[in-house]
Amino acid sequence: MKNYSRQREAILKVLRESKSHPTADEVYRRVREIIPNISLGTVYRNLALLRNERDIISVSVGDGAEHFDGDCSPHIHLNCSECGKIIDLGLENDVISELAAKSGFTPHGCVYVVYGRCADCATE
Amino acid sequence: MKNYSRQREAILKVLRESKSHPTADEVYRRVREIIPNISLGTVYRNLALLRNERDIISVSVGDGAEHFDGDCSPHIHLNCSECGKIIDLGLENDVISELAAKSGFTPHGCVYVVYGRCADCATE
DNA sequence: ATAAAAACAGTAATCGTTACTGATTTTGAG
DNA sequence: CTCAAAATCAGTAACGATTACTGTTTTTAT
Repeated sequence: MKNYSRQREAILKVLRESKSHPTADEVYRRVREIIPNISLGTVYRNLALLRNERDIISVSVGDGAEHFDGDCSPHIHLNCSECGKIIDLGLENDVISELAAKSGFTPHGCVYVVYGRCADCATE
Repeated sequence: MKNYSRQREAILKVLRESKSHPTADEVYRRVREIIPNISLGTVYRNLALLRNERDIISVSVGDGAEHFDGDCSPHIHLNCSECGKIIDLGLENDVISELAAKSGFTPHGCVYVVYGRCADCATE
């Protein structure tokens, strides 16, 4: 069958333990501390695989690269247009998905991005 | 100063009149019906410019290319994992942005993507 | 223990996007 | 209206994130 490899496990571990939202290349650099000779191709392939399996999600904020996130619970991503940071914001009940479901759509994931200015950058 | 050109106006017009969510290349093809010798570079430059000015928004759904949208009102994008379609869903009051604002973040835009299966693809 | 299936490392190729160049258009002052 | 500075353009080259490919290694299941 499929679904185990030391590499895939390490990639998932890196994402689960990360509080930032690393790009594929950042994941690659971190995983190399565990498996020094892992290949960048392997990282990309497994990120795609894990996303298809819905073990991870990914966000695009328009900076060229995709950002990955090991937290699949519905939450909001605040993206500061000043410093580029991506901040997580919890979500009690997922009104957006509920709305989608009511419209005849069957949701299985979501990404909410709010662009703006973070508190740090507002005070400058 | 800045902010007028026949090309930019045509690009914005195409987006305002489009109900789909075209990629840069699709915008390019449509604008060429108005200005046949417009350059792809010009399309990209103006899309970036219009997005910075917040005249348009863009969505990424993981199919490789950015999708552009001339509708800046807060609304939901339903992305079917079967057929790839992006469907718009209106939003009465933008709870997500309100939440963001409460957390000390100053929002100036948002993109909500819900992944799932559209009604058409569900019945197959 | 072993053969098929899955996954890998390494690298080449792809393709969306950005950057650059010299020519054209737009703007605003006189 | 005229003209020079500023903005924008067309066309193309370069870039960089991602994907595809090849021969080898690991995993799985018998």
